[in-house]
Amino acid sequence: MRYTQAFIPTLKEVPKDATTPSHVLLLRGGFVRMVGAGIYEMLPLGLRVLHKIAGIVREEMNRAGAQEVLMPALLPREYFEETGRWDVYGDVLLRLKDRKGGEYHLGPTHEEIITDMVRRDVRSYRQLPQNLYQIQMKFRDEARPRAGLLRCREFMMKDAYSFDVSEEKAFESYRTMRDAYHRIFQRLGLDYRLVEADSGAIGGKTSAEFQVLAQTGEDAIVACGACEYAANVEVATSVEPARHEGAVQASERVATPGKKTIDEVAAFLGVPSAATMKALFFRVIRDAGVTHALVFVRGDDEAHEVKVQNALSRDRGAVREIVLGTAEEAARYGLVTGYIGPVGLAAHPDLEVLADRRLASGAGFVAGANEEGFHLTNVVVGRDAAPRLVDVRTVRDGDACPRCGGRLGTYRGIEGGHIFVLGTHYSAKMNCTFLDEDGKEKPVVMGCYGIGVSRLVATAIEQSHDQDGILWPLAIAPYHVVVVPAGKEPELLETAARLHDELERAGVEVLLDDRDERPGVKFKDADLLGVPLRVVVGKRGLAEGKLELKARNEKDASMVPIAEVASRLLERIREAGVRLVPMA
RNA sequence: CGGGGCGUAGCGCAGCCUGGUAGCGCACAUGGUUCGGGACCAUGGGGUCGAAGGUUCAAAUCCUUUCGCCCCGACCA
Repeated sequence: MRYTQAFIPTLKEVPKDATTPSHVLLLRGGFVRMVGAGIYEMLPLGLRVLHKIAGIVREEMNRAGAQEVLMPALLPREYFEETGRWDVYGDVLLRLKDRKGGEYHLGPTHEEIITDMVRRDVRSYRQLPQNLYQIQMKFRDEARPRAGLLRCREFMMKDAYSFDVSEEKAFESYRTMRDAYHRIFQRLGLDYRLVEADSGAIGGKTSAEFQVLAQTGEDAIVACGACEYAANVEVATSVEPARHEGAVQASERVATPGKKTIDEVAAFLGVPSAATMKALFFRVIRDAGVTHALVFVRGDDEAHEVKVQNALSRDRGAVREIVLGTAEEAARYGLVTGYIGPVGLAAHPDLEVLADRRLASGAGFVAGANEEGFHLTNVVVGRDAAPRLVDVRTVRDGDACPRCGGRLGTYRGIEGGHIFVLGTHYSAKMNCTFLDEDGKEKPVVMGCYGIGVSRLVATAIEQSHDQDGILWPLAIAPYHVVVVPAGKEPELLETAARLHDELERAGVEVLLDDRDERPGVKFKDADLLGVPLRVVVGKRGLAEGKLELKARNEKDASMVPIAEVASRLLERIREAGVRLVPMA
């Protein structure tokens, strides 16, 4: 491709609305343009990258035995109505009406539609398993789209769905997909981690996320330095940490006038904050109604809200939402904020009382006395109080790995893929059944597997960029090579053009910067666009019969005899796992 | 949805407080000089000042309403 014929509108200045690195660079490099909040159009360069990613995803899905389909994005209300998601989804669902008043929405995900597809034609266990996927635009009216392609209202997603005869078989499908995802993320050239994840509202049992490591990631993940353990901080756990070894003495009531916070109480009593107990009072909203819960964690720990919500969901039904309760609400249970403790709460059976399991291993903690101005010392969980023990603390850097005892580290990540075992959540509601070998009717066991294809375009940049621009992994770069004649002399242009043609014939995607610009401008643009390999045709080198070869991610260039340039480039491209298709 | 900020030429901005009919840099066009890390000189084209209504002799500027965008938070299969 000749630069003078390409539509690559680069920008020198940073568009005001962009703050995230990938957003800035996608706009500056002329990859995308914004059409509305969370709505983007792909320019030629952006689409090339998007197609590359989608192509790798498609190849690996096909290789894993999945079959591509294409479902509509425009969907009649009835399908989501069947599973209750027409209501559950709320404002995130983009709804519209047709001329006759019929209600529709744009698909945010397609469990219902695919389940309908399968239930129409699958009757027997002989027709299973099936794994169907599509690559398509999804629509979600996000409360707050942001950061360019990282969180859009319209975005490209690969969504796959597996259908099996049993849970055991469903896990086989899940593992097949997990392996395919590993190959995909490796081929994309991304640094990622497979992490255990919260299933969220989709209603699954087992799930894992493919988190691409990036400073700017929205997700916090925990990973072991010694073994394969990695988890989203929402579900991450650690081995029982070091305990507070105080003397096991009787609990005593001590006056702590005006001392309410952990720091104040610990300082006042001369104990470390790890020897105290922190109380969190929540309002708990379930479908059945609103209740309250007390959650205790060690003074130096933080409770994780998702873990608390999950812990509360185990006993009295799924929790829709938790929020911190007010002092007035707490007073209804005789609780005085600042002095809340686990002792003597039996009078309020409707108040759920949980304690992080870490509190069970200490010999005695300072806790509120449930009385204004007083705390209790040496409170021993199990002796003085009997809260339900749960794991709700947020794992921290340096904690011990639950699998191997190794040191856990914390990282930021961007969710690039998410895989679930769904079970019969959708199939049961939608009557998607089959007859098994005994002639018994059973619901199909499902799994679902998503990859945010357009998000990965931005994710790759978040992970790999510098001051000057993007550093694309070769497998997804818009072009493999850029050839830059550094000057106007006809022989420079001719040599560059010959190399360009030769590479193109070999199947290399190559951009020839034939613009009438100074070399500096071309170098700046090449760096901005992030083309992985650059060949400069310069006067000095040409005089010696050499061209300058430089990788975007390397500092130094090397001078290569003209005759060897093409083969050197081909070699590097093949090394990156890219298959080239020479022109016939 | 709560908090904050911003809409003036393709991009980045000034002008607004104190009303007088729009300006700077980049980009673009033409000519010339330059030519290995975003050159310079000269000339030129380009704007319903987000929209609507109001006040006024006169509105980018003051008032009201409204739309849009960004950031933080809530939310996020």
